[in-house]
Amino acid sequence: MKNNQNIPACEECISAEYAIFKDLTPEQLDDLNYEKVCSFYKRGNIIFQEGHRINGFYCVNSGIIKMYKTGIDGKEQIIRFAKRGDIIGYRSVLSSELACTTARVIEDATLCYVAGDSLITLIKENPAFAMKLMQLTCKELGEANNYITDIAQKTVRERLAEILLLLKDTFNLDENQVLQISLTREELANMVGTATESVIRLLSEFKQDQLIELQGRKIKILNLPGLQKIANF
Amino acid sequence: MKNNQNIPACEECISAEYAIFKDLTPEQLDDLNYEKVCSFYKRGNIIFQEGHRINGFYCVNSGIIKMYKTGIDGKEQIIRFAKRGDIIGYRSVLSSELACTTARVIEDATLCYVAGDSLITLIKENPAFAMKLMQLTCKELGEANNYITDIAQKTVRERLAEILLLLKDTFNLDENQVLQISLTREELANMVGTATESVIRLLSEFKQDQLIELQGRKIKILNLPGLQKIANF
DNA sequence: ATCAGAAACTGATTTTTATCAGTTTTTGTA
DNA sequence: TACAAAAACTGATAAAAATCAGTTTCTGAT
Repeated sequence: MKNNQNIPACEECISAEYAIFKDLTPEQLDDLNYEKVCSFYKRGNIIFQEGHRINGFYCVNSGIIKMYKTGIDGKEQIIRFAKRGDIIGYRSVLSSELACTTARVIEDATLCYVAGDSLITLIKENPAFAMKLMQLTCKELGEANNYITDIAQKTVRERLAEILLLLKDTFNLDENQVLQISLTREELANMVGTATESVIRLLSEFKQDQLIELQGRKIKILNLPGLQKIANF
Repeated sequence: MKNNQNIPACEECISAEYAIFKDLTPEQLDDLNYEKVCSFYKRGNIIFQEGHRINGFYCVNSGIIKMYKTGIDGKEQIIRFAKRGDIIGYRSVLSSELACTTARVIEDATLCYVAGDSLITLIKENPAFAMKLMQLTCKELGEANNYITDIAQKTVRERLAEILLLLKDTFNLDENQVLQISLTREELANMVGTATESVIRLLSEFKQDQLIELQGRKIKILNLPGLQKIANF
């Protein structure tokens, strides 16, 4: 982890999808730019860990982070990913609880750290920002509820198809229809909530059925409607 | 559903566990008291339905509400319960999305309805209230994440034991160690995310193992540590 | 370029859980 | 209180998924 090299401006991030900072005044934005600490993290680095205290939040400038909880026998359950424009760790700051997930880099990343006090101040001083943040939390909560229903009611096969579609929506396909994120079979299993071997077998089946094509960790989507049908959408 | 009989004062609710309205000024509280519409709902009544627009939120004054999503083949997935002092439906107001769950009364209830505009106004005018609401959302989000990990990694047996413990914590036991909430086996199955028959069989096993005692829908907890051990806590 | 360790894969087997088809019991209502 | 409907229960069976025990392939570090 290296600090403060090529500090990206918050304004750059504003254009990102979840424009959480769009409603800040120029002064508030200046403060944020001045106060934040930017760091570079390599693949495998841990940004924060389940059960630890976090005193601020992180804004992802580039790279991909996986957020997971550690369950039985240390098996990871991946809750979500964070990419450019996403913020992580804010939940702990707001609820004053210990972090309930671990954040680990899966693609080299640059993150800006902002102390929790600044977040609280912004919420108090800028109702529009507070609303945005609340909407973000509510959105995540809605997604979590969907996830619960899916895991509880769908088969592993359906869930794997659904996860592939989710990855497509989150990280897009390149010009060759290949998923723009590289995950191990184990990581896929930790998203779906199943055994690694099951993911391997099901991916082979999907390949057999001409739904996808596999080259190592590259997954090429051949038949999107077919996957949607399996996922029960 | 009957309206406006014996309108309970918001002040009464303030003493409830999640004192979400504690930070309101006397004037704001007066406004809320004046504006709210109170209704009585019988068991089975639906307060709002998945996919419908909600223009306000509800505060539970008494009774118990189950919040569920409808999944495959109409199978319910119970996400959470709401009881005295809890608020429901606020998520949709904040995120301007359609309701993602259905709210149905399982014990006769009195709820106060407050228009969404009032909620937005309160958030904008009272930062302390905004913080409280945000903390509530974050807390729910943390619980949802735990739920995801449990469903994905634990066996049905472990999950059922855990749900019994959760019900104990939420609704308490009476003087005879009996769970103070009455659910059908199907509703238990819809919380655990399994088939009704599986719940029936596992409850019998728990009974056999002297962990619980069953009398119709009454569940008496005999061996709390035993259940905790099974739940993997 | 080599090599060790990690990841991916395969087949056999066991365990868990769902499903189906019925019977019995309970419950709420007329 | 009787009765129909709903819920609870039971046993048999099928399906889904996990586990185990390997082999093969890939990958990153030296």
